[in-house]
Amino acid sequence: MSIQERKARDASRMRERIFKATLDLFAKGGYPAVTMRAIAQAIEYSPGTIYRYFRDKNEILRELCFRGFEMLLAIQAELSDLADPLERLRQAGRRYISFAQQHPDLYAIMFTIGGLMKKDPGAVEDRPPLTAYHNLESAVAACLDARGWPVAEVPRVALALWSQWHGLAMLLVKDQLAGPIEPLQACVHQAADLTLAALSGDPGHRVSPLAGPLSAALLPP
Amino acid sequence: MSIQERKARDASRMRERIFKATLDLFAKGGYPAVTMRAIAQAIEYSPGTIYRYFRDKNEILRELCFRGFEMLLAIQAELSDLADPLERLRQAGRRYISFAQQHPDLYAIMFTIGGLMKKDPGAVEDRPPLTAYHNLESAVAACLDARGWPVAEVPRVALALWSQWHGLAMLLVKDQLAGPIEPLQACVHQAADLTLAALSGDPGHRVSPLAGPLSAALLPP
DNA sequence: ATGAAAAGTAAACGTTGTTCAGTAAAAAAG
DNA sequence: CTTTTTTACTGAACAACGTTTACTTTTCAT
Repeated sequence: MSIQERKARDASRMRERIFKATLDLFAKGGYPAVTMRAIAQAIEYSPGTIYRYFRDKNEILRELCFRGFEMLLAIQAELSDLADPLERLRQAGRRYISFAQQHPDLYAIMFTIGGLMKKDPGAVEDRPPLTAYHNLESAVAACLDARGWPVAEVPRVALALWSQWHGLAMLLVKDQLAGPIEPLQACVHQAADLTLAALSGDPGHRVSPLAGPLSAALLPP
Repeated sequence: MSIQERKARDASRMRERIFKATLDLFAKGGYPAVTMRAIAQAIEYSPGTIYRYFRDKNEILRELCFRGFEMLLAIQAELSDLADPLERLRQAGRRYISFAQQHPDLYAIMFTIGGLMKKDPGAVEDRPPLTAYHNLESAVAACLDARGWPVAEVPRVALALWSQWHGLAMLLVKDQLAGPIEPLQACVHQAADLTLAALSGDPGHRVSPLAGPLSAALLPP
């Protein structure tokens, strides 16, 4: 049985090689640079060979998206030592948006492929996108719990927060705020902070963040 | 000078014809159905002819996006007779998301093209995307004004609201909420209502909307 | 060593957006 | 009215894309 094992090992090595090449191309030239022929050239194989390890291009990109969500998971993990659950949520949003800005093409494709949340019957373990969302829900639950609010609100609040972060990220990534919103970075973070403050019941959320303590935290740590 | 006028008229008629064909194809088969050859066949001309009236495909799609923003403007206009500014904002968000759901491919492309907000020096009149955003800012201003809050907050609140609507719309359109959020429609609208209530300073926003008056308005009017 | 199965290649297929030499029609010039 | 020039249009071609397929090479089992 050693021969089959070696073959499986080789195949998975090949998959990894293809995937790494895709990652490189993506990092170097963005989405347009990722073509099957370019990948083939990078791994020094013929284009047709790729189809022996991936059904089609979309499957490679799906893998890439999962990698993106794993990066988001790593970001969430870094925040686990923050004691204050509200501050943890605030930082989560901040990091989330920063991630989108640092990997715009990756972020765009992560939410362009579609259907990444659905758990396919074949996979046993939870997929990264779902895990990331559940982590967010946990953070929200901790926050609501801390102030004695009903946990039944968790799905709504989590969706409210995530959808806004996603909206801001998308608008930033697609360069849609260039015209009317100025200064860009500050407005985006302030909008996120404002909503979080409002949702958390902070009565002072009406006061301009520019005059409050929030102004000191405009730059990500 | 009559001859040049007629030519200009013909040209603009041709542009309109091309654009209408694009619209039809888009409505019938979504974005993948919109190819230069398909447009050419629809208007009964050679593919090359299109390039005499549009620089490239992107310019046609830009036009299509502007048309989409004009639809959004029309939706905003319908809401102008609502007396309560808060209710106006609520309905604006509801309709915005409904629009995205009714024209998913159009909405997706409206925010994929990018740079639609920037006013190019050539155009005198304001472009629809900018107008739509300014309308939103006006609605927010009216709302803040009604409760004596500082108008300096308008940009932040407007961005906070719009980005969430956009985020929800994008997640819906790209079928990204299918797995974890259930029931979908209700959660989306509740998330939007929740954020608006929180931002408006409603102290009762912590109570589940399912028990409040919001549950009666789950279906768009 | 021989035959079967797997891995890899080169070329081709069917798309796509876009360009371009050539042609037909229309306007301007004589 | 004829000639020239400008404009409108066509059909074929180009380059690039994802993917498939017939064929060759390598590898494994008998």
